[in-house]
Amino acid sequence: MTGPPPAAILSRWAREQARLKGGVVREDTEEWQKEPSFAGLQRVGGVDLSYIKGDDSRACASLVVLSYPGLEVLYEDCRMVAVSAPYVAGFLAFREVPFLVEAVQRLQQEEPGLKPQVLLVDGNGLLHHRGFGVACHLGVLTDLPCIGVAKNLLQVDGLARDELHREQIRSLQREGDTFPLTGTSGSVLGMALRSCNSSKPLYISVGHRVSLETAVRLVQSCCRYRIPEPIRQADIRSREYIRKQMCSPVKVPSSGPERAPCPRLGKVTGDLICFRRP
DNA sequence: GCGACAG
DNA sequence: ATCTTGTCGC
Ligand SMILES: [Mg+2]
Repeated sequence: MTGPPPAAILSRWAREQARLKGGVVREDTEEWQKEPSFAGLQRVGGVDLSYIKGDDSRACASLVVLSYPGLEVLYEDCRMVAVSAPYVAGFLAFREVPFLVEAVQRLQQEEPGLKPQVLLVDGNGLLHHRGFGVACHLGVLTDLPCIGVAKNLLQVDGLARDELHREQIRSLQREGDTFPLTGTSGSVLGMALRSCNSSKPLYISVGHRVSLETAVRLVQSCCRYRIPEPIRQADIRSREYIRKQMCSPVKVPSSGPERAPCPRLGKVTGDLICFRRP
């Protein structure tokens, strides 16, 4: 899995996105979504993957479920996974979504009572080159309501990180302030949101089974800090999982060819060793 | 043709 | 995404 995918693969992926896009529901479908304070909403999920610096094959996928409105962690699932696709802007889902679907299925299997009523996804939904970002992709594959939450603007359909955009950002004065992200086509693809007094906005878009207005309102209500708590917890916990793994004692086989799990360590045999950052 | 480009 | 501790500021 080295280098960019051939054009034939990207073409196949784009066709897959076009096919699945038909399943996206961009309206509210749940009763709690219509309530002023989301009465009836009890569990909000967050997903994310963390990667290892020099390792392009392993990552930690995490799914957390938080109580609502308390935002306390009710469930955590962190798992090392073998990444098979490189990151390509516009095709993030083909890198991350398989592991997220697995995590949702594990949750369904092991703790069905904790299944989240909505999932906040680290990335975009409709705010995407072909209108089918990772939040739509995960939503359609799991049929769970999903919201796309991006930390940076994906430049698509005329949207750019230009001076006009920076000026619009400056116009967001108070927490909760927003401005629409309108594509050349004239349709609103998403919303920039000022969360928790951060001058850097979040980019919210519809994933599945939720309206843009509800998506913005819910994300806003899940923010203790700039990043909404479900995604922040998934991010923190997946990163921590990797860190602990790298620092945990490892048994090196004393028999067979002498080989160090980490090249930097040089020759190692026998006893327990402990990995540390370089 | 060139540059931009979620994580 | 990742490399990175403490530190300056509200
Ligand atoms: Mg992330």
